[in-house]
Amino acid sequence: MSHTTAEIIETLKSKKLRVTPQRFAVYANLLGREDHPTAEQLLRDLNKDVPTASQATLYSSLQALRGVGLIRDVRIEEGVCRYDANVGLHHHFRCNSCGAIEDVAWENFQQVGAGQLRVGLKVESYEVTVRGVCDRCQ
Amino acid sequence: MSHTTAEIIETLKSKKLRVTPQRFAVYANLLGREDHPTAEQLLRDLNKDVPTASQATLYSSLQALRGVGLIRDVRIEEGVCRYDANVGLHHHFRCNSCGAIEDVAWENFQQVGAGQLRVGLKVESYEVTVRGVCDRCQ
DNA sequence: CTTTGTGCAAACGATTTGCAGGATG
DNA sequence: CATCCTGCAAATCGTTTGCACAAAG
Repeated sequence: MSHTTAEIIETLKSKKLRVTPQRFAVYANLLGREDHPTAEQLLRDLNKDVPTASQATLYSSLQALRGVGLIRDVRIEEGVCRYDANVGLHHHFRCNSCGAIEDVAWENFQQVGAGQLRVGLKVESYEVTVRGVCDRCQ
Repeated sequence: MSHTTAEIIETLKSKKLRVTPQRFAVYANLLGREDHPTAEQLLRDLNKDVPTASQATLYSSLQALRGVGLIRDVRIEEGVCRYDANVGLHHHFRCNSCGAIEDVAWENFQQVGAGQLRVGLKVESYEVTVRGVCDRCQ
């Protein structure tokens, strides 16, 4: 799951996105972490690479990346939006104690049937949000 | 599932909430509907009963009701918060076309196992959000 | 009469937008 | 060089808060 600079640039280009230092930094950062940072955390990191980068740039990079499907956003908490470079099928677990959010393998909920809802509803997708206490907090 | 004025007042009192016209109106409104209105919609309705009621009052009523468990909030969409007087266990379905949100019986996802996640996670609750197209929109 | 709620307006915090100058392909 | 991106500041939008007055029990 390691990504070289060249690979990241290639990915961005393949999605027809211009490769700017800001955009590269945001995407590389997201690819390299397992947690699901907020915009605030991402901006702090981005500013280590590009000190002059503004929120507007961060948000526009996130929008561009999301627009081509390279990242998704995770809305588990009130008010804030978190970001995730893992765009494969998976659900989320949020620790009620420390707030950490981790991925849950899709197969663990595979048995959720899509045809079981009331007649007339065409199910296109679903997501399971699990809440509890993680091992570190117990 | 019909609620009389007296019953609603009784419910509020049993939760040690003072019964004000504003609070009553908000709760009665939520009890009487199946959809999941936003604060904006609730305020519009509230102002039909109490024209002088402000947003601050609406939000404080909602907070009070939520605090004693009479309502819950539903966060399915970006930015807005929706409210639901159905506090029993259930999941939600959101139509990707018209945005309507309806309840999904808990049993339809009963088979979602709570002990199936990775070792170390203590699951306390989970919710399933289903997205698709409702019958009216098809 | 004590406590809690209301209503106004101002404050907030996350995200968005307008726009002039700058970088990318 | 045409297009798209950046960065600044100001704007937006849902929700929250401070505070003086009013209502509930």
